[in-house]
Order: sequence, then C-alpha cells, then structure tokens
Amino acid sequence: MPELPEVETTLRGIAPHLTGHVVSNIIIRNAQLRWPIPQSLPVLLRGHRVRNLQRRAKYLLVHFDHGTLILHLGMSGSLRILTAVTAPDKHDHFDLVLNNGVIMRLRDPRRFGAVLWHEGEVSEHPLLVKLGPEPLQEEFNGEYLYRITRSRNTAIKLLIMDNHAVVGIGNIYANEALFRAGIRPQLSAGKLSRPRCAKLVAVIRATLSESIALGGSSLRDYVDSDGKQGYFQQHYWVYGRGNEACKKCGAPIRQIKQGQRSSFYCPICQN
DNA sequence: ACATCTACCTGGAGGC
DNA sequence: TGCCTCCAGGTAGATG
Repeated sequence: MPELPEVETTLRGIAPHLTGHVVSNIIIRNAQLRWPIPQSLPVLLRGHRVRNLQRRAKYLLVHFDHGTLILHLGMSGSLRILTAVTAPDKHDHFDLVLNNGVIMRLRDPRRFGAVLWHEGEVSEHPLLVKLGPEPLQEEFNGEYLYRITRSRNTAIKLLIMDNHAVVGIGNIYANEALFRAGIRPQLSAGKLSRPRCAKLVAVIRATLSESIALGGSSLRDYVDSDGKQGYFQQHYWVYGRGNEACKKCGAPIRQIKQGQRSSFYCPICQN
C-alpha cells in the first residue's frame, strides 16, 4: 500500500506529464471514495492549466491558478499515466484528461482514497491544517521528538504513526524503523531518552529515503505511474515476518497487536 | 488533552 | 468448487 515513499514516487512519476498542460476533461466513473468526488470537478477544471504538483504527508496536491486538486491513495490506490485511450478496469474510478491526450487514471479497489477540490490556501484545508511536520524536513529532529513525547504514555509505535506528531509513517515503516533503532514498539513514548529520540529520527529518515531511492513501494497491489511494481518489500527486517528468524540474531520475530494493527519486533534486538 | 475504538472497503488467503 | 471467516490498511470522527 502506498506509504510516503510510494506517494513521493508517484508524484515524481506523474508530475512531468501534468505540469503546464491544460485539462480537457474529467471522468468520474465511481464518485464513492472515502468522501464523494465533487461532481462539479469537470466544470471547475476544464480549460485550466496545471501549474505544479506537490506532496504533503500522503496527499498529492495538483495546483491550478484557482485552486488545488487534493488526491489521496488510501491503502490500495494508484495513479497511472496513459498515453492512449485504454479501456478502464473495474476499479478505475477517476480520469484527468489533458489536451495533449495524456490521461492520469486513478485505480483504487478498496476506495479508501480521496479526490477533493479546495480553493484558497491548501494548507488550511481541514484535512491538512492539523498535520505534523514532514519526516524528511529539518523541523522533525531529535529535539522535537523528545519534546513532544514528554509525559506521553502512548506506545512509541502509535505515536510515530500519529499524523499530528509526524506525517507519512504507516505500519510498515513504523515497524521497520523501530527495529533499526533497536526500540520495542510498545515502549512508552515518554520513556525514550534524548539520544534514542535522535536515533529514531535518524532511522526514520534513512528508511524513508532509501525506499524513495529504490522507487518506492510495499504492497503487491501498489503499481507506480509507469505500471511497474516496486520492490522495497524484499528488504523488510521484521514486517510480516512473525515467528521467522531475526535477520540479525536469529531469534523468532514476535507479532503483537497495537491499536488493532499488527506490530512485529525482535525480542533480543529491540528493548 | 489524551487515550481508545470504530467505520469505511475489497480481495486474497486459509479452513472446511 | 464454493462458502465462510479473517486479515490488511490510513485516518477521521466518535467516545471514554
């Protein structure tokens, strides 16, 4: 499923095909995503030029002069660039058609994604306004993590997955980063020392950056904008490896539930 | 303010 | 083969 590196990879894949081109049509085949796709989109966008694209957390932002198209891939969404008319799949819910013939097509089998429109400053949109810092920007550093975790009793894994604390870290990368930092997922956030906060920030950065460099990806149903599968899933230390041997020490990886989600950790390497 | 839980949705896997 | 149940997941919104 698309985590931050996949969204970033998707952005890089689609941006060159969209930027500077004019929308000739919008096709909504199924508006029932997480929120309904606005039926006014074709009228709003036809004849308008795409200025630039941007990522904020896991949102893709397509900027126009008069507003911003906000896209979210949910957990099964993907965007593809088509250069010829192609029959839509059952789960191809939305097309943005440009006047050079290029089509950006959204496929989302589980329909947890979103396509929304916002006029004015997009960072003030209700979905974006409360978001924490980007994990790859300087604002997210050891001191920041130390400060926001003081007097927090929440498990550290739940905290780093909380968008108010830091954006873009889903279940897979949370598990992987905690393994690499040597921190148990259930450790109370407020008990993390300053050096361990610094370490955790460093490995979150490294894990995300490496994945972006690899071209993104995690789940089998993620397809990037060229239609090729990503391959980060071959590099997991703990995610999805319950009862298998730790790649570092050989101990069996433990699987537990935290906040209704699976967590994986090595009982020897993580404390 | 914080912690915890629920809902949304579909496809794939495993059991029988 | 088919039917059933469980699981995966982001995140807003409700509840405690």
